[in-house]
Amino acid sequence: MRSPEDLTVAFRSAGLKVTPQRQLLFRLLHDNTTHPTADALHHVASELMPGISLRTVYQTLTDLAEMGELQSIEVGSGSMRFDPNVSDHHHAVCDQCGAVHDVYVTHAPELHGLDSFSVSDAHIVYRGLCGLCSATGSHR
Amino acid sequence: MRSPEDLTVAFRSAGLKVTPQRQLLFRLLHDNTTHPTADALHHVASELMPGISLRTVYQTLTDLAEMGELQSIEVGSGSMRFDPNVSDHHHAVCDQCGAVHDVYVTHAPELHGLDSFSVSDAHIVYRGLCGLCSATGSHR
DNA sequence: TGCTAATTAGCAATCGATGCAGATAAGGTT
DNA sequence: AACCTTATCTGCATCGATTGCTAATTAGCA
Repeated sequence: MRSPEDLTVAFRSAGLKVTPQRQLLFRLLHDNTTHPTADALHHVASELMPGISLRTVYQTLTDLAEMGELQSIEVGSGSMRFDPNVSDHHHAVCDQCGAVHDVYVTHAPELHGLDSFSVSDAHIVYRGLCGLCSATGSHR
Repeated sequence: MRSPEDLTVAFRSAGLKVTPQRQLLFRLLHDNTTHPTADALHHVASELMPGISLRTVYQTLTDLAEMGELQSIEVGSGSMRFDPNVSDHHHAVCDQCGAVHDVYVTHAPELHGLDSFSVSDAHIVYRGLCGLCSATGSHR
């Protein structure tokens, strides 16, 4: 995802308005590696801008995703998560603490056992224990 | 997933009862490669047993999944899908018709860019066009 | 400063899934 | 074959995530 400044320009030139709510969300998402849900983002945003609506958070996330600035991912936590890292990567989910990490694979795995399926995208979800959880043996 | 006959024995010896509803679902799921949702399964079951409850379908699917006879997967269609194929495999989803196919990869891809994460499972979701859709150019 | 269209907030509605309770039935026992 | 205990079934309420809708507000250009 681009910087808040770049997004401001991009939104304006797309005919979209740049509101204080959106600027806040641009900042909260920039370089954010926590893969937040809409609700998590709303909680953080609410502390900085009391009264901001969850609906607005959803709307802005949808806008950003449509512009290709965000990737929305599902890792089985029940709710959608948003990732400002739009490079070609995958995810590792800790079964204990639920943390989601970006991971990269050297070679995209080939597809076997299915003829004439043209693949446009492949996404891998790894499950296991993150370093912290396997080290401390902590529970949720 | 094992045969309806084997499941009947397994359920009884687990202290669970074998009802007509469950027997029907055993049959509908055995060798089923359509990766149905609970709702889709309920529709089919309703034609053969009018009045069967969606709640019962969910319950039986949960039981089967807990016994390891079913795998529940999420491929971004909004609802959970159930797969009686419990071998180590992955899935290819057609962006056009929504069909889900089982696929196999030769080598499990290695994980890079993240230290000290112990992987217990990896699941790949391929997206693209299935043979039928890319051949006919049909739309949903 | 004013105008107009986009946006916000708040609430209703939807959708998938689960909790709950009374009626029912499986299946071992007598 | 009748009986009893306990699991199951159905229907409905509930819940969490997300989207639809609308009146009031505001960004941003003329």
